[in-house]
Amino acid sequence: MLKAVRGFKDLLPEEASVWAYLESRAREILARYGFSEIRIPVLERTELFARSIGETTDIVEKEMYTFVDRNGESLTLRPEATAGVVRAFIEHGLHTRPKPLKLFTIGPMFRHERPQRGRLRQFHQIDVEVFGAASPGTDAELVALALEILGAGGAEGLRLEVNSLGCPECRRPYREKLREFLLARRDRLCEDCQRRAERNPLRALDCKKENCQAEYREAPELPDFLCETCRGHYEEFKTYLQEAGLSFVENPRLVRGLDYYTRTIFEIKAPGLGAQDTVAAGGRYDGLVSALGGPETPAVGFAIGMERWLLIARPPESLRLPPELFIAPLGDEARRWAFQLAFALRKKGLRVETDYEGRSLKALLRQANRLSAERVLILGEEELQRRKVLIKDLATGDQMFLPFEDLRDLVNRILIEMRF
RNA sequence: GUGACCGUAGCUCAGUUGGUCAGAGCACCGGGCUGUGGCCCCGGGGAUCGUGGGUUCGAAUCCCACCGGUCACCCCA
Repeated sequence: MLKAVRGFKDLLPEEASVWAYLESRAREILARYGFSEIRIPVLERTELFARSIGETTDIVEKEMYTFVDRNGESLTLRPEATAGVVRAFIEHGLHTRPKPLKLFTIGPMFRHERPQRGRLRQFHQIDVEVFGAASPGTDAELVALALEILGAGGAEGLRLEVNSLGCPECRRPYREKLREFLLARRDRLCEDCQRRAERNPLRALDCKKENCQAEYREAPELPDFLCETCRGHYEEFKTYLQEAGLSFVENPRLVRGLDYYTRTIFEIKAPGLGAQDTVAAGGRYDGLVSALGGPETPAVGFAIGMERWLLIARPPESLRLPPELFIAPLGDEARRWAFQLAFALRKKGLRVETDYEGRSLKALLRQANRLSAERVLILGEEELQRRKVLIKDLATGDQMFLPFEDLRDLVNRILIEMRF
């Protein structure tokens, strides 16, 4: 059997309707917060991701869907959205627009990882970015926005973790200190951490191995190394959150897998999702726009993982409205009437279903019942001849005749009957 | 990418120590009610038992490989 490729999945109607519901809630809130949608390609030059996410990150080193195009250039299915949005921002001179510029985009991302619940190779994100706002108020506002969106889907018990990565100036000395610290006890660390000590010391702190964590109890922590400006930014950020009553946990070990972050970073986790419990995450990336060739522009953003949000969301029971009327035609002529009636009534705004398969009345009623139709219009040879159709209320079982002159008249009478 | 567990109708599962083992419930279609649903009763369609090899007189049942899922690691949304 032909199956969807590994890590790629179909969304069947039940799930797709929840998806659409969540997405519309998100759009509604984003609009209230002043965000505009931007739609960008899922494919970019590989170089864009290598330069923005970082050459030595796992994403770039081993998780990208990269291929060589017919003309020889290396292209990659986007593993995240920020790089593309920043590219578009620069390419179209969006820095000339009134600032801050608030954008969001929703779509698929691709990462070649081993699939698991809440982790697909094609997954979807709601990606939110603000350009041209350097102050911590915006950082806090984005956190509030993320929490509000997730909450609107019915998510509960979310845990907000925050940290500051500082700026390149204060991070560099810290990085060195940490590297020294790690190398000093190298032989007691796990293999991964030994490797991290050289290449990416910050990530070691995030190690889940107990032994390593025990070693790191004494490790230098970034917040202690922040320069005055960064510390001020971080403190102000936290004050905004506190004053808004948004509870959070400071996690000095929190780091992110992408190199471009500066200062504020945060993650929103949902208990009960297992190892993949980060539903939303983001942070500030003040250096990225200029690093990619644009004008010096501070920026902050975050992304919500749709699939993970779906796992914790509690959408309303009935997202799909049942038909108001089911037309049950018996015979060829009746079916032609049914077609026209359905057409006209739908145009008038009624949710109408019918069936052309020539099934028995019994089968048609069963179908109407299954669809939870409110009423059934029984349209048989007799009814047509006597110019009297039968309209039945499926909930009560009551039925009555509806006399009519012609098709137009019948449409009107049904409308009057249904609207009352 | 590493490890563990798992893979029987659309769905949830049963299938003893390899030998009527290809089944059940739900869903779907139809009949009982030749033009009246939801309950009930009856019947029907639907499975190369994930795929491909191998062992065997004989495999869903044992072995191997591959594919896929789940969980953990890695990492991350």
